[in-house]
Amino acid sequence: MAGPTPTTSAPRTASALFLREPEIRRGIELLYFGYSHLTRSIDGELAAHGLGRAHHRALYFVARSPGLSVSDLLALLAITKQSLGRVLGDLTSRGFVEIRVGQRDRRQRLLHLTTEGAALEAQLFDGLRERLSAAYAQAGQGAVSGFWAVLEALVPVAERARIEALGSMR
Amino acid sequence: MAGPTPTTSAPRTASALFLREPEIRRGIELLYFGYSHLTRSIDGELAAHGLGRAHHRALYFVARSPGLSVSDLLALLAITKQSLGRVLGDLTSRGFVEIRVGQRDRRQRLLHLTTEGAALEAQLFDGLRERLSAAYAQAGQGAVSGFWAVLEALVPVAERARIEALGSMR
DNA sequence: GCGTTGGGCCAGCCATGTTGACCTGTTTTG
DNA sequence: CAAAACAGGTCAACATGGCTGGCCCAACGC
Repeated sequence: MAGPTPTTSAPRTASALFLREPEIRRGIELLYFGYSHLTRSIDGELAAHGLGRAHHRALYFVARSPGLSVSDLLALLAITKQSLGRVLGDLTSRGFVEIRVGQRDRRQRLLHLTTEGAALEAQLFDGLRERLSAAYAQAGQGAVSGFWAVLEALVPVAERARIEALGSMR
Repeated sequence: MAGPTPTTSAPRTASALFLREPEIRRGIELLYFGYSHLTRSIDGELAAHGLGRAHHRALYFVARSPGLSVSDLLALLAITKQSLGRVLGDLTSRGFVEIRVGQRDRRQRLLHLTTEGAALEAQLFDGLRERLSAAYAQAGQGAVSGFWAVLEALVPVAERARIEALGSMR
């Protein structure tokens, strides 16, 4: 459906609606503001531990998929080895993340949260849950599936599998 | 799909549903990946003009609300005067943004796009529109209002007015 | 045994955010 | 009208979190 042609005579298959500028601008703006407010909401807690958002993203995915490898995490975060190295170094030196050598493949470093790491992640997650569940409740149940559907459609098909697999790596 | 109640017989105040961890994690992850992919999609075009994402955000809001003041823009972006100053300096020196002294209040600097600025913004907007309208089409019309509703609910009430006003400043 | 892979690390750079202080005009207000 | 409040600009210094390119080691697979 990529090309719902902005042509005039178009059959108004509703797809025409989706091309109208106001709807696009509204999406861009809400996505920006919604994302900003949610992420900003935990900056304080992070700073209290001397961490930033980059640390949280890593912490989050390690919590989500315990035992994932460094390259798994690199693919999720879409940053360079260097950048991740710094973040991961901070997290391990502060005792939040533990690195174990892979059993099948001893080149791999598998990432796990320590008890303290799990506690921190849970605390940060609580902050996000509070805000997001309030938003879900306010928007209504039907809205949530729409919210997911649009966002998922924004992710290139090639990437979606990685997201689906998140819960079930181990 | 859409996770309609995996619950068995629960009194569906629905609110209980929204508190379940999987739904929250899915929201966090899709919001992160969706936002990331959309914003990354125009990095190339921006870089071709020597600009970054910060420049785009300013350019976007000036396009959206022509004639807005520096402090209006500061409030939208939620950054400091310093940071905005640099970005705005780049945009004006490259001829994308024009600064006019306010008529009612001569302390104000009102921001407008130049012809080149408008052309650039339109080009960048096209990139975003392409992706977002494809996502809207793929998710379906009903999904879009849910997408908006959840995101809007993520924005603190005090901020919502600012967003609603976007189209109609001038 | 050799090429590939997973990972670490160095040095250096860039973009974008921050603070705090201070200055200039302009508007508002007592 | 004088003083205070406001809009905006600017300086210096610093933090975060990206990036490149290169080089290295250990382990795996053929």
